[in-house]
Amino acid sequence: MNTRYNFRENEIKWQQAWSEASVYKAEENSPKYYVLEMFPYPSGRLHMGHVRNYIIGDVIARYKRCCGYSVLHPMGWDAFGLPAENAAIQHKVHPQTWTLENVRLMKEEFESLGISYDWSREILSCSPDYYVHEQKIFLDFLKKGIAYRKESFVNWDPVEGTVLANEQVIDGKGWRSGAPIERRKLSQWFLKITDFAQELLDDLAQLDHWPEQVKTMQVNWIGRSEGARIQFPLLEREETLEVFTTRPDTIFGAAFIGISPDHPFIENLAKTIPALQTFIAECRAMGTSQKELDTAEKKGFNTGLFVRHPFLKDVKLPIYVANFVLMDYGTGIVFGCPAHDLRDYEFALKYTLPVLPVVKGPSDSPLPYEGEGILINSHFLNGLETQEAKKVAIEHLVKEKIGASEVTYKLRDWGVSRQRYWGCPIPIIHCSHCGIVPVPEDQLPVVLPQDVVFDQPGNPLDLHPTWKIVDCPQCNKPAERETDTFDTFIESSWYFARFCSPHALQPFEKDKAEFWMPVDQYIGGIEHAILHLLYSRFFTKALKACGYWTLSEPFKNLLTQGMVCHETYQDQTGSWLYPHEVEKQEGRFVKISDNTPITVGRSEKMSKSKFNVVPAAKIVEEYGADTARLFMLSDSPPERDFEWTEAGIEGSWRYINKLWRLVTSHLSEIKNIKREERPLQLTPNAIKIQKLTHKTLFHVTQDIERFHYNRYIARLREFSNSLEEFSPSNPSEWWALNEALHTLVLIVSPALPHLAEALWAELGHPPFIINQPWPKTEAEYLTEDKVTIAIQVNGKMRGAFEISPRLEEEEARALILDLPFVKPHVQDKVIKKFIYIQGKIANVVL
RNA sequence: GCCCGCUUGGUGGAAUGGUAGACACAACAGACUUAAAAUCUGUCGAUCGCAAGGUCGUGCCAGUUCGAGUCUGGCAGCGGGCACCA
Repeated sequence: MNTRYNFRENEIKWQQAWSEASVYKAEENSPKYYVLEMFPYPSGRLHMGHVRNYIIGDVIARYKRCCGYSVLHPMGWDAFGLPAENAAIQHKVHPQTWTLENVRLMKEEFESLGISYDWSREILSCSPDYYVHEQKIFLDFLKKGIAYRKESFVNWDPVEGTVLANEQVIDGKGWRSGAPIERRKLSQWFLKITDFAQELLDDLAQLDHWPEQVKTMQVNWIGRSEGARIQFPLLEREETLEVFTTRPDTIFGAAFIGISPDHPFIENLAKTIPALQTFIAECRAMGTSQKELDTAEKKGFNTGLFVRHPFLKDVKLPIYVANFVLMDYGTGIVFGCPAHDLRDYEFALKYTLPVLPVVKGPSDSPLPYEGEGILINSHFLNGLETQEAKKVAIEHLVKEKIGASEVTYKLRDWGVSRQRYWGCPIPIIHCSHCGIVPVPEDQLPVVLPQDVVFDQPGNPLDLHPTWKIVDCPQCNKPAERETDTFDTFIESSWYFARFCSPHALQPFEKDKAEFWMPVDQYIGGIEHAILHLLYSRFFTKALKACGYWTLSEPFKNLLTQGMVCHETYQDQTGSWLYPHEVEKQEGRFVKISDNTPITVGRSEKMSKSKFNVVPAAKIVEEYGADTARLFMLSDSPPERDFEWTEAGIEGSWRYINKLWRLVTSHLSEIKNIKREERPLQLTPNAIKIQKLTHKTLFHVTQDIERFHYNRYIARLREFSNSLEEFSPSNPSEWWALNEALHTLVLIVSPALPHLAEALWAELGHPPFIINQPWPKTEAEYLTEDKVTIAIQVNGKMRGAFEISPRLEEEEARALILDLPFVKPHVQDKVIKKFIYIQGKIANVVL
């Protein structure tokens, strides 16, 4: 008998055996269970941050397989994206070469972890086999009116002559050039997610197995608000300005009109006012991110124009261009009511505009008062409450034909054009005669050209000498291809459907997709709570609208797992260092190569950019896949952040060996015991072990189903600790131990598949344990005769007491009041209340 | 700035409103060993006490309750997202 478990030999042996037997191949049998972890961007090598995501999914996939489900558990690569282009610029390597090499390395590492993927369904999103379908879907969206073109702003780096991602804009400057970034308008493709806003909002109610916080974030993001559209006629002009407001009740407190610098009215007006042009330029001299816009100083420009108040013919309001008014929300024009809106209030102070209170709140509420109350100074609204006043105000607007109630959403349409090479080409041809012409479906895919260079700024597709030159499919005259590519969020918005029929000639086969979908359990980082999940929900609905399927929600259950964190290290030059380049000496961290001191930064999300990653390959090499898996599961619950420590992994390795010894040391005694032949008489010790076995099984099953994996592992440890202490002395006790050990091996298998497989073989069974049914809990072994309950006096713990969990209050009361640690506190005082919860607690209230 | 979370020993964490600290990690002490590794045993929130035992303790301040880590309100610190990172 080996006292050390040989993981190297075992893990490879079983991985090969599983692969040869194709045990993870998904077959379309009911009942089905679709487990999906968010597919990774192939950034290089797998680190422990990735691993956590996949192990969490693998445990549930393996468990459900044992429970008799036909499990679909696929994996693929979200392979388009910016880092490949950055690598191309930095290391002079083609994005495709770089990406495919990363995929190769990461796949090897996946395989070494023993995850139960059906690799026959692998998806590579940068392959034309995949993106051809995306181009087809886009053309269908175009037909259906879901895709359209409009102008919008991008981050423009004037030095590089390139569009930058928000990530590449640091403190308003280009990350490479350092030049101040400006917002520039481009004509781009959009998807009409706003048409689905109400459906996206309403259907959240169906998602009762999604975390509340994720649903709340999506509700806020969609941002439905009910309000009114109100027309303000311009003085001395024939035009009117249309305003959206959620507070039509405060209309009589209006002090000014605020209009977005990007509004066509203003752009038009600026043609004759140079100072306004300067102001607009100032507003655009920053990036496009919401944070930047929100935190910028609030500024206005007085146009000198006025509108008339809609209800008060002799009141005129000045029109300001205001940098905080967004063109994308409402109508791009607001009316300012300084007394009841903080931003308007600050604006009014700055430009000395009147502040007229129109809502009376609680007596001491200072201005601005944003809450509800009774209307004052408001003519026909006086005396009404806020909600009623809104209704009455809208009635008046409608009656006078100068406005109406309206619902708006914060959600904006999804801009999908990117001025980049490494993405899916947009299948469109621009013809000077025919305009925008879709590429005919029989000419798909539009394939990315390979021969591109990255030695000049701008989009390599745009600079390519021949690729974009084509004949117009309609008039055959020379035309040009669209050189923008798709946002990479598109690939991840439908890949879950592709996995259902990954080799289909259409995007997916309807019957297969409808068999497997929705994903029963989706698992990924909380950082995707809004964008990726909302886009996927939208795609599902848009595909439904185009007749692809009848599904309306893609993910039934969602688990958002926390991040794996690690300290960051920087040497004296400020360069980031990998954890393995650093060593602790006499309480201080130094660089191993030259012993110079290291600055230790706070622990944060493992990320390649800060080098604070622990490569999965290193851990698997040193300790084996099962140890890595165990450690990822044992310490933190999946939803929480996880702190990687080298010390913890050692403890997991010790436990793997402990399990190995626990089972293998008893082999000779138990090899002839038949599990199904339960002895007629069990000794009290045998009954104890039997009860413990079933209790453990019960809790472990519940813990796995609820994703309480850390408790699952803790239960396993408690169970094996008890089994270690147990020394059987007669056949019934050996029988009980044999049953316990078999159960133990079966219930560790979702977490530690290699070890479980090895132990199953040691116990004399043929492969594979991973195909064995999950053991059943028998209720008769779960009841207890005696439990320890807590005894309190006036809510304060005074002791514990062993009692039958079914004892009635009257009997219990007599026993408890007589206890030595209760009596002195009670003495002859009057007992006001006696609280007794069977099997739980008693509280004597004096 | 806006939206969403999180905060419990030296550390990770456990606890259907009912004995706070399960299960581990680290540390310390000991056993085995020529020695080391491995393994095993014990101690391990703070504080008072010779002891029995007492008092305090779940970021901070209030509240609800017989009873609050758990529910409610407020505050602080940290993290995630903010539409072109994925």
